[in-house]
Amino acid sequence: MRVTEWHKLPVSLTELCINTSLRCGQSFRWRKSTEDEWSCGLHGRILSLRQDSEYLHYRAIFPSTKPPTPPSSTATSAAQSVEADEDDTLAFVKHYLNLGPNLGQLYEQWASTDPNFRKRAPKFTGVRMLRQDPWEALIGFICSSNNNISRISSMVSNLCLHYGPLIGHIDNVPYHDFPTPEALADPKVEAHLMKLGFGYRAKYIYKTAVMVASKGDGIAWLNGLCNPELPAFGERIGEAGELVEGGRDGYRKAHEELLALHGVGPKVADCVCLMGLGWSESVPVDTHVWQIAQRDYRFGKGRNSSLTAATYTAVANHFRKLWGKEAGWAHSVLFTADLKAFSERLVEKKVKEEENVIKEEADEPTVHNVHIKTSTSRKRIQPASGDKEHDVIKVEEKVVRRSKRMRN
DNA sequence: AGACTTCCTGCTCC
DNA sequence: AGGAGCAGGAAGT
Repeated sequence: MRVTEWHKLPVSLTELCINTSLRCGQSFRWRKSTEDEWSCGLHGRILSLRQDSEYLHYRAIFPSTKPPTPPSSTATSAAQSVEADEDDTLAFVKHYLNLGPNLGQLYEQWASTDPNFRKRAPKFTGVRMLRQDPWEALIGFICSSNNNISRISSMVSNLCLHYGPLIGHIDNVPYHDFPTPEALADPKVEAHLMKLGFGYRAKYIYKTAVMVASKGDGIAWLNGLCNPELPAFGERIGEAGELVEGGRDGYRKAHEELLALHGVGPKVADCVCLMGLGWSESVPVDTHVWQIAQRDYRFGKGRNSSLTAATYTAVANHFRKLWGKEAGWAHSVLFTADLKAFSERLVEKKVKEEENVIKEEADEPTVHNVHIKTSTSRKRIQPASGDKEHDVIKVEEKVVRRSKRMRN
């Protein structure tokens, strides 16, 4: 193995908080390699990240067989090859962490148009959408149906262990790259994944791998669905057009195409669009987001009493209208704020607020608005107070038709 | 179009 | 103790 030195980038915690962004349910493979270090096998190397208040620190570990130094090479060319790898890792880190958008500015924008965002976001700054490999995102979110983050993580880890190329080890823990579509398109895969506890998702993964692998040149088809302004790593930049209510044309097309894959419905397609394909207006509406929409945005009444395909589109369009082009990013902040794994931040907040109440008791009666989940049940969340029938948000958009499913 | 059922597994709850 | 009930859905009816 070849271990590079640590490098650093100036990044504030409000622009990127890896401790939140790497475990808020958008990626499933990062693990803590030491107390304050996150590592993941990506793009032929083990990438490790650390962060302090001023810098993001990164390091790559390459397999010893990766850069095959030609026997005829001179010392100069060997140095150049190391140099090229370093540059590649920096470029990859910037690409993967999606460091372009000014997150602090976006938070201000979302807070200015949405009181609920303003209320909930302060404890969850630095939640940045990663730009993951589209293929990995696709398979990861196929695994996510009827599932939870920790089990999804172990399933994806198993996929890499059995079908992904080994890159190297840290403290005897193996790190693999994500398997290719071809590796998962083997007819033995379905039964094997079944045995590994993937359940009904085993068939989805196998069939989707066959379909993607049969599209021709590897994953070019999938990468071709990327937002041209944020293309796959190493590809050329184009233009994506203006945001309209249902999202830009490229987003709608990508979403529709993804629906043709087995195991991919509207929610999974939106996750891939947002987290793999760079379509920032994509708003995946899962059961949690649906709960948030009912609790804080007056959904769940009248025609929108249940999460149907029409309601799904209505919720997503509402958030696009409210938050703008990066609606999916804002959605992810509120989603993270509702995750049970981060609920201790809300408890701390409540304790602080109670302390403040005691301190300022004489000043003014204080209304407690902070909603704390004390049970694991999310089914009986109270609707926002003051709901009126005429405030109910109605379905305004035609439901996007599901494209015909390819069968073999 | 919307409501309902089934699908795998692992966990919590009672 | 052991069976509902549920968890960051999709597909079929």
